[in-house]
Amino acid sequence: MSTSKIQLCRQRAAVFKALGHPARLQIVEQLAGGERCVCELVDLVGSSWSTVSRHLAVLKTAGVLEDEKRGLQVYYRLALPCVTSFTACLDAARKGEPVEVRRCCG
Amino acid sequence: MSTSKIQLCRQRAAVFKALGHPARLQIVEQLAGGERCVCELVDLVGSSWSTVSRHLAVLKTAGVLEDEKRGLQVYYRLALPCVTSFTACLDAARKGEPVEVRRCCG
DNA sequence: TCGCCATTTGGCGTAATAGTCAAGCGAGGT
DNA sequence: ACCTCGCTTGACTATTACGCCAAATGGCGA
Repeated sequence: MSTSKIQLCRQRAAVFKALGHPARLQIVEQLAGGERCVCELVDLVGSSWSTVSRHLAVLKTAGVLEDEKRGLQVYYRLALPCVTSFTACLDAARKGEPVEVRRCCG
Repeated sequence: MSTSKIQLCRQRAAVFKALGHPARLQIVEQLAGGERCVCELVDLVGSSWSTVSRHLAVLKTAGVLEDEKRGLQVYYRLALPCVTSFTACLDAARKGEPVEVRRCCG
């Protein structure tokens, strides 16, 4: 009952926490356009390999991304496409558009 | 160009980071049903007054909540209703529903 | 088998966050 | 003027997150 509600919030919070970092959002945005291997993402983010790899691990364990090893490279793709429309909604809200206009979610 | 992109991700990340805490998600969920004063939220979350107040401040500075002082009490309300539908989308995804079925966002 | 390539992981220093206690502060009532 | 109520804020400690370097892993070709 109340414990399961907290449990639910914990699971949801894990996703938000994973997304709560600029570099990780950059990665997600990039993957919205299709899967990429780690090397491409390293160029994009501009951090070291280990840092990017850690960011990817965070997103993966939160369930935001899925990975697949093909040959030498590991490819990541977006497992939660709705993140993209949610960020679009946030951008619209920041620009001051009223709620009725930005029917981005639900 | 690239700097503004990072800037944009930073602003978005601030919202996600604010939402990345179980107690704060509980608060948001409660406020989805309408505005509440702090005392009600303290009962709901089960933490101390100062803790709840800090959580509310985090959500407010991120733009997730708005507050209004009326008489002795401060009332908080949800400024980003799309958070609710996004969490619904996350729940659906966790239950394993395919993307096509859960048309929750966008 | 050896070495290279793409990626992950351990360890570490530093920075940010969470939570608590106690003090502060504004609005109203007496 | 004083007190109380509802809430916020300062100061502090403990925990957690970041980012890097260096070392390890695992797949593949020579």
